[in-house]
Amino acid sequence: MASIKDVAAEAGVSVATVSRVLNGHPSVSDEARTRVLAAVRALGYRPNAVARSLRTDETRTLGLVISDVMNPYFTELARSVEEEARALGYSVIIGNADERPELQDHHIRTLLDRRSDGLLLSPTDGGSPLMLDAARAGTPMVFVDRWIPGVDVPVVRADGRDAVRDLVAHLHGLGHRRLAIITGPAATTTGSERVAAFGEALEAFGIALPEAYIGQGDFQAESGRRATDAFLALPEPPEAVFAADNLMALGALDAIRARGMRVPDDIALAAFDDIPWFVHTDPPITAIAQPTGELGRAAVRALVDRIEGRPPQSVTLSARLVVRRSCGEPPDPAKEQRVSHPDELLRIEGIRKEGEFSG
Amino acid sequence: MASIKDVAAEAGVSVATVSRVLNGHPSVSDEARTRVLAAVRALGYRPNAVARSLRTDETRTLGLVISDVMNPYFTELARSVEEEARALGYSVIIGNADERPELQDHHIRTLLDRRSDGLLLSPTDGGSPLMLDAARAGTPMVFVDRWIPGVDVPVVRADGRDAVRDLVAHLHGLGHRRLAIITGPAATTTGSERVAAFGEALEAFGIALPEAYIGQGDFQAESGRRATDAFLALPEPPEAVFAADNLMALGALDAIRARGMRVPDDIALAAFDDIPWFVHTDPPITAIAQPTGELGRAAVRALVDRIEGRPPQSVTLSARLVVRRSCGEPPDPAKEQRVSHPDELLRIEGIRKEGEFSG
DNA sequence: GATCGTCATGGAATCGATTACACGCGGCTT
DNA sequence: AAGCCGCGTGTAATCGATTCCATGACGATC
Repeated sequence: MASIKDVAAEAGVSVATVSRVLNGHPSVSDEARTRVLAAVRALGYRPNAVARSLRTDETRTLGLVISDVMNPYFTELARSVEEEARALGYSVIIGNADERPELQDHHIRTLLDRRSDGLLLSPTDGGSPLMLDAARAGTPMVFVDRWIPGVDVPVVRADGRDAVRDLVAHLHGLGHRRLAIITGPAATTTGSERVAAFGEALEAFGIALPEAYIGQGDFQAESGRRATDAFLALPEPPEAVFAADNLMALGALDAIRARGMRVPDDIALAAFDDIPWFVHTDPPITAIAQPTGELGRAAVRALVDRIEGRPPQSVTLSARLVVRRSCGEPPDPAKEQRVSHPDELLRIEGIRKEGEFSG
Repeated sequence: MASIKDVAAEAGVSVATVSRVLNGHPSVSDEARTRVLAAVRALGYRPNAVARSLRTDETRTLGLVISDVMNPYFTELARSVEEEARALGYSVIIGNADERPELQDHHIRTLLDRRSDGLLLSPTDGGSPLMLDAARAGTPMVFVDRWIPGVDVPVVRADGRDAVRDLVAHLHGLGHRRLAIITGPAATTTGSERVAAFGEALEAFGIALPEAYIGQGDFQAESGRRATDAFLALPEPPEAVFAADNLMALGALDAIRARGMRVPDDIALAAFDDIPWFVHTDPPITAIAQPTGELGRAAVRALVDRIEGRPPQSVTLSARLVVRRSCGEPPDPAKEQRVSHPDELLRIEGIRKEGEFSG
């Protein structure tokens, strides 16, 4: 590959001049500029980003470590992150932690070694020493979706509290009283928050949430299946199951089918995280939709703010209930919702940013 | 961040010795080695991968440019690619081309600039000059899933010819005679091959494939919808629709539903690319499953072979028909298939590598 | 005891860029 | 006319690693 020296030789100038032309430095004569550009074209020269990074100490690369790429929610998040990053002149390296802390650490380590300018994390656990050290050492970092309490890192996430309350109201309105939840790992905020919100909502309706109705899952389909099996084996099984993510909902659907039962006739089902497929499942699944695309974009903006020396902002958007048929009694067909792009919800719901209310 | 100089100072040796210790060079005294390792630990030193790459001219990074991350087929491909790459000591940078040639070029360019050691491509089109130049210039490269004829680059893909024949036999057996296909862009091999295979299979059954039964799609859900709408508006609409990828099948399902028709009673539906969700749609969709994970792994192995100076091998695996209910007459329930991990198919079907037969 | 080989080590070049500094030149001010 | 400023340019230092080469110590060999 041609280097800047080759270009300089071809154009009959010094490497400094070539560099100045390439970086738009004003102090270059038109004469030199044209000669350099001609040489660049002639040699098909492209600057070596590795060398540039070494010198400037910036790679214009963002690291994104997500819990599970196969989960459509995170796929969409990754997609929007990449789009926004590209718009701001950054590339994204995606690490798939597969819900495994040691894999998460592996990715954080390589991203750090490769000198990513910043990290976008959705922690699978309570935070490894590696991650906490990096945060303390001043590595630009933003948590997205999940976060770790007590760490001074901006958080971009959706608040599902209201939507969960809406869901419980919906279930209650359909006559369901025995409501169960399949939760994620307690070490993740999304795991614990969703049960908490569910519990509070139930309480508001004077419904108890017995231990037996809390199934421990790990955000993977298989755990949804197991938890649902356990529910159905109970002397008094629940009338409705709320899965804290979409994959566990799929597993739950499997388990219900395996017993020859039908949704929603025999049992109601709802999920956190809406995805395009939920429109086409049998039956279409009622879900809580996050403004995924906007979350990804906001996270990138916060991280880039931090990297480029501007004060980064934590952002909380709100999630929203999308009623379909999996909890019973089809709603008025005119009101039935198709949400291929959950972002459309923003136009309906509006965006709430932290600090706009109380500060 | 501590650099190798700091470590050298802390350990009281030269940077050369530190480097030797870190790279396992034999000619280092135990005394020096322990001192260096102690210093490394004390300072929390991590080698700067950027500097190392500049010097050694290798980044241990692979670029993967895929057509559409939101397509579960490619998501799974990306996942298996990352896994195998990690096992071989490489990181993967994923670029999402979104079926747009100019985006594809953007990603190829940044990957080249960042000096990725090799590229894994699934071209959205017939091949841009940039891509062809890079191939000619000797950039290690492997095509996966889709490829470009006439370019000297190894190809890792699945052959769906037999499976398509099986599908046509299945449809024919169910009494369907008017069969239509929604194809991908003709510029992609997967676009044109699938129609070709379909056409040949029909011919074998003495069935014609009129122009009106070939819907032009672009591998996105929306195009599946449009093509299906056109089919249904025909004076004599098809009895079965075969979508050349999973997203277009979803679109087709939408279009059929929108007309108040039912699958499979009013029209049969099948898709290329099997995904876990197809088990849960209404009805479960008959599909042609590719050994996606194995494709990803084989592609990485071929690319790394090429990078490390071993002769790379083109690989062709075979796809396989998975019958569900979307074409009519439910098959014997005992035979109904659940394919969450299409890789399992390998155990059934076996793997065929090019060259094992004729060479 | 001179010579040689082996081993551990350090000095310095190198990868390809950016950029501080110095220099020469021309024009303007006083 | 001297001095100053600003512009365009080149030389060289620098980023953090790897690695070639030289050196000195030591042991073995003759």
